[in-house]
Amino acid sequence: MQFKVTDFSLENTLECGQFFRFKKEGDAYLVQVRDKAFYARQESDTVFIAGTSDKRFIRHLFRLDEDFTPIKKALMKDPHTRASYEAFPGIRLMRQDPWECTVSYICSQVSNIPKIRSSLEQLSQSFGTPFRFNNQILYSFPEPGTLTCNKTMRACGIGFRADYLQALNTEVKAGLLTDLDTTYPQARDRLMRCKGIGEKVADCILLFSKGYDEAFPVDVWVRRAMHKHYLQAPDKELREFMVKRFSGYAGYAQQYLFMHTRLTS
DNA sequence: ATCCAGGAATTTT
DNA sequence: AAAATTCATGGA
Repeated sequence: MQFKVTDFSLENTLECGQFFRFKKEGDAYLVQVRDKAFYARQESDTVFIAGTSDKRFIRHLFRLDEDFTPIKKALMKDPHTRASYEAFPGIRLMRQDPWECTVSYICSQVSNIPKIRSSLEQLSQSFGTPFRFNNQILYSFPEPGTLTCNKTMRACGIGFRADYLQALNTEVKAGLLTDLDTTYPQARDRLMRCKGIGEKVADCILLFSKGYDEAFPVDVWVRRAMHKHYLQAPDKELREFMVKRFSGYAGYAQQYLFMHTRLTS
């Protein structure tokens, strides 16, 4: 299965920090989402997918059905996002699985990307289901309702975040994830009623799994970049500033700035 | 030991 | 409501 792509970099899209469950194997990436796994490889403007024949799933995951032209245009108008684009072209926001994304970003707080990836892999090994894929054993992502044993979770290295994942069980049972199909402000408030989900994690979940492109997660890297290049102000003002400047595409601007500052400073 | 990482909760102004 | 302080954990 293959896709013709333009302004799309598989490498930069996977490696830009939005998504965690992948690993490079030779010239290809092994990608895992919930109980699915597939290989992805890019040669110039073609992306080759192996291990699944679900074309709709791939198109949905990488948002290949959407027109990137206006977004790129907006990014190129601003000197700083333009520089980020030129350093790391073709980053596309993904449409992750909301459950997996929520767990991932709860685990992300006050951590770092290698550690987050390790934690998620350990959670999968402890609470997921093993399956064979291309002659190796992989583990599906833990299903909702399975992350209950605090002790076992802490053994995965997630520390105090285990309490938040426990609390998440009841929230999801109460319909948290379907409650997000509304407006950005309402979905954000709903998420922030959960223990352990603040403004930043809520914005990550909404941006990376629900397609709210106006979400602008402010972490330490983005804050640094904003203070240096745009304005020194509280996080709330940083978000408002970027939403005005990028009119609905603030989330894309955020991802380019994040990748650029994290990897070049 | 000290510092930092894709912060949140709590307390104080 | 906004700002300052506390809390929290593993790795470098």
